[in-house]
Amino acid sequence: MKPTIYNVASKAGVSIATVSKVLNKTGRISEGTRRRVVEVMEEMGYQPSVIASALTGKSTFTIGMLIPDLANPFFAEVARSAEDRGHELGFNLVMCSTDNDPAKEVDYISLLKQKSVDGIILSTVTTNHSTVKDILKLNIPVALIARDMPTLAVDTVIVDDFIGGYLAAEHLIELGHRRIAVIAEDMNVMSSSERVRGYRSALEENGLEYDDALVKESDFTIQGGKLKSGELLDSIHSPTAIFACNDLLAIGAIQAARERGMQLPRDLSVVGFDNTILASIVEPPLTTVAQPMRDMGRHVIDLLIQEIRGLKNQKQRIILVPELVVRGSTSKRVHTGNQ
Amino acid sequence: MKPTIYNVASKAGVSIATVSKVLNKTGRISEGTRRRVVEVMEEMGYQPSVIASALTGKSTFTIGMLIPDLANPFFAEVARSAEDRGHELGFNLVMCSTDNDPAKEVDYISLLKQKSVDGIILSTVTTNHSTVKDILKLNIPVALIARDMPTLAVDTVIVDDFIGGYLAAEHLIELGHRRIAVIAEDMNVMSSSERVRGYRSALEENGLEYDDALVKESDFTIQGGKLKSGELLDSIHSPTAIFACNDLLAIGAIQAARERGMQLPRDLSVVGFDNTILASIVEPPLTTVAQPMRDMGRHVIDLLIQEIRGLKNQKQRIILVPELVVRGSTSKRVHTGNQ
DNA sequence: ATGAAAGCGCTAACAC
DNA sequence: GTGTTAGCGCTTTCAT
Repeated sequence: MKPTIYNVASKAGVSIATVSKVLNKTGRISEGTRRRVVEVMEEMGYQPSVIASALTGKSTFTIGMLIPDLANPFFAEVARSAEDRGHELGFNLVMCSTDNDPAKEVDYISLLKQKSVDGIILSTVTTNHSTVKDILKLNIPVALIARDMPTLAVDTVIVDDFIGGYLAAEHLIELGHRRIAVIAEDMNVMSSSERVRGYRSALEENGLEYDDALVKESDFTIQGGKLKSGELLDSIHSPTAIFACNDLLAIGAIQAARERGMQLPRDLSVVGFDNTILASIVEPPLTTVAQPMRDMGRHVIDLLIQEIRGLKNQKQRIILVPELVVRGSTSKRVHTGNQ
Repeated sequence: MKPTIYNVASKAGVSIATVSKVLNKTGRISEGTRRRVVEVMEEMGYQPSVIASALTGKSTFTIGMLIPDLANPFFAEVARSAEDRGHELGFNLVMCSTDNDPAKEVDYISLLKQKSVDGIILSTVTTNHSTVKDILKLNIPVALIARDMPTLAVDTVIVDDFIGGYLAAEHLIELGHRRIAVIAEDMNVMSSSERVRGYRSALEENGLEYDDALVKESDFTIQGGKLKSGELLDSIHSPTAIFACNDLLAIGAIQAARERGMQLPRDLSVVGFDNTILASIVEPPLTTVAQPMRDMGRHVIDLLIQEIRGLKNQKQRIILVPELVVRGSTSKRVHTGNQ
């Protein structure tokens, strides 16, 4: 049987209150008894029960993390980093993949509540903010990662998606491209629409016309990217460059081009977003807008834990700046004379 | 304030015992009161506290999962699948990335114990089995994933690594290769040594000599694979094919070959292991030995939860059969006449 | 069919 | 400095 505080107390010849005090370093206990109690604890291999402690109103030292998909390289990386930072600070993470399904989100949150997690990290796409509001209403600490809800007072860590989109488009424009398509994820999600807005802004600043026909929406899979890119490439005025709103979509674009016998980057330039491990591995290596995934994971945890500890009155929004990583999937536009 | 069982009880005009009974569907309660209690629970948005329930000896419905690295595509995929299956059965997963560091393992396990997780899934490389033994001694359910300890009575889900290595080598031999190198992970780990053993067995069955100089050990990173492959390719009798013990290493091999101006698969055939998403994305697409990651994740959870529920007296070892997926990184050996 | 009460392991007044 | 004790929210005999 696992030893309890009672076992330790009786073996050390003190009361459980004393043991509790040495455990939490609260109250005053003489150095002598402290040492003896510690000794006994080690002897017995005593480990306090977080469960029991939590029941008296203390922390559970666990955080719930809701992300679309743990197997997605971007989120896996962010999660790993968050896990590391949490561990440093004594917190464990419960991972919940929602597939962007509101029902799953609600379900997971309900479970996490029942388990009295100390806080929740959220990367949700719900258009209505009810999920987040519900959590806030319950007064449980939340932090958003990679997803913005500017109208809500909630800790947030994101990348400046507008700038990201801008950088991508600007890079392509500088390379001489004029027909630049974009494959977006769900445009109802801010991070996605912001990227497109940045793209559009770069276009306009450079005197290029924004063309709706060049903007496609897709789910966030390679397949989706391939499909939509295919449509673009098969259209009358096919683009000479594609800005895909994440690396997966960009890889889909590359595959679609390949299937059509195109040479990259000669016949088509492709820019991705995220800079996941995939970007460095595809052929050609993907030019992409890098999100600092490790930093992001670290920051959310720090924000959330500050919140949990009540060290903060003010909500904070950390907006990181993305960086363009130029690799081999983009190059100067080749003038074919057909436009 | 979150409603408790007391609030529900008083509002429904019954005792907490009654509420508890409708909650757990135990004992006998009249349909009338049952309905009324349920009604009140919904009205108040009551959710039982898992913490409190756990303190009375019931489950916490959470499982700890120790893997080397959550950001590694193989483990991310397995974890995702395990998470899904766990969720179906009402369990949450706490993810712990150990980096194969025994100290971290011990640390995480200690934390998980304090939190009274219902069981632990382990993918450890510790040579001495003390970690596992410790857990078993504490009588907490464990299951091994992707790592074998045949001498221990513990639930396990693995792929037949021997066959995997055999398939890889056999494929290359059939393509006419005779100098086939192998890049292994830590040979102290069974999964790794088994793959090499399978490779060796295929060699010998086909009358090829096993050459120690063609076997390199590496950490499990792209960099490592690249480095070791480089050494092989730069050696006097450089191989015409490389079997890398995981996709990351294989990608390193591809990169090393590229750097040396080699054409794949013409100048070098490469076989990987795992069939992660990376394998389908590199260029050329990687021929690889596929591990059924989704099935594996699902199976460990099922094994572990059966164990948790005490539905099983007998430990079980599920050994899945890997499959060779042939893609573009392997081809017939080109006879250059130099051997 | 329902309730009273003990107890799970711990924390936090409060008393001595 | 140290101990007593009342909870925390729930489960579970055991009466009734």
